[in-house]
Amino acid sequence: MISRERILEAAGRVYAKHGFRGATTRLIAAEAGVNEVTLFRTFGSKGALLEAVLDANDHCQQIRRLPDPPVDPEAELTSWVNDHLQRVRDMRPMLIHAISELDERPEVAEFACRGRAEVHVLLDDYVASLQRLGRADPAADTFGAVTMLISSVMGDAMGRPMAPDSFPPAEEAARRYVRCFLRAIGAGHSR
Amino acid sequence: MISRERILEAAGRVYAKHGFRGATTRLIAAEAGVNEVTLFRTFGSKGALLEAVLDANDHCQQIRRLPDPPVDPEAELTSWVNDHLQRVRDMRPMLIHAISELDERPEVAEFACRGRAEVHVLLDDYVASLQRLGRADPAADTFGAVTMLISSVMGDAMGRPMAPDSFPPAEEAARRYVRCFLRAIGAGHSR
DNA sequence: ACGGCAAGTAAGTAGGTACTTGCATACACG
DNA sequence: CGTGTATGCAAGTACCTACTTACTTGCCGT
Repeated sequence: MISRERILEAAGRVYAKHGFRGATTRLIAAEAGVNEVTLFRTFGSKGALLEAVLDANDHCQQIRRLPDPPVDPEAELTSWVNDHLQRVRDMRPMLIHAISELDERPEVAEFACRGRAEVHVLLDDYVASLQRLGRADPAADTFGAVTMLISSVMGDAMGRPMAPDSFPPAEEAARRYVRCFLRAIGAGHSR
Repeated sequence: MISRERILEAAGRVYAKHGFRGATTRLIAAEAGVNEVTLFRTFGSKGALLEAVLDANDHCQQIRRLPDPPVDPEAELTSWVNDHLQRVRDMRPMLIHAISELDERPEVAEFACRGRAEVHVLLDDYVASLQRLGRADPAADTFGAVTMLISSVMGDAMGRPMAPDSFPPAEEAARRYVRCFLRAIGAGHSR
């Protein structure tokens, strides 16, 4: 039953390119090099196939953790942000379509939303550790700053392809976001 | 020729809800309370109608300027960010669909991209003024910080409806983003 | 050699899509 | 009155869509 995998992969590619409405069963079958009937025999319907695709692309994304306790915040955060940036860039096309179809296909909501909350608590914990160690301003708006950092990563991954001039060069982006972030939480001078 | 306006408005609503593929000419005509044929007689084709819709919704958005010279950065920026936030929230559905359809309908690119660049130079100029007045750290990464602030506004407007817990309360959001921003550019202590 | 099972092939169903055509209606202006 | 001009209505075209049915092929283990 090798067809199942081929169809899943092909459907993922086609869906990422054209969205649900544009991802016709013909296109998917052709992309998979498989007969259209096989697609229906294996997944039952186009909707079920899409759910399987999102499931497959959801489970395989495990978010990296941050060191506890923090040692070198700038380096650790920069590396982590770079990682996350890459992950979001990879999911970008699928994410965009999932979001734009949220009203009509609510079952994609989990795929579209879940990541953000997890990432948020991860960063919140890290900053709390910094504060506990006296290495970040305890009065800073850490929640706001974390929100901004995450939005910056999302915005970069989503927006750079369409407006590259509005972002720092790709290889500097993570470091610069992190530095601004650290200044915002009063941890700008790492020692 | 009142039909033209009614069709344009209806098409805008339907497109914002369902995207290009989902915005069938039937739906639009029904929403406008107009015969489907009238739609084709007035705009020629569905594609031309969409272009007209984006044009109409593009021209009518004039971006507010920031005071020059700056007097009270936190207040001025907060008010401006609130404004911009509201504007992006209003365009959110249309924007999301435009972005997700960029590959298939490149003619929407301008609608999707133009705003960001303009906003960027606006904020850059404002921060440059602050630096010239000695009220912001001249060594700060202003470009990075501005990018982050804009991404935060976009991220808030786009993401809050799907993940409200990942953002500060709506009425505080602008102020908190601005405060983090000012700290990042070394202008945290406004006097 | 034979049964079972995944897969291909061909054809069809029922409905939706953008878009067209031909004709009837109504209102505005001279 | 007559004459455009905008609109509605009914029908039709050509094509695409998800999905089904019935039959065939090829391979795999026993």
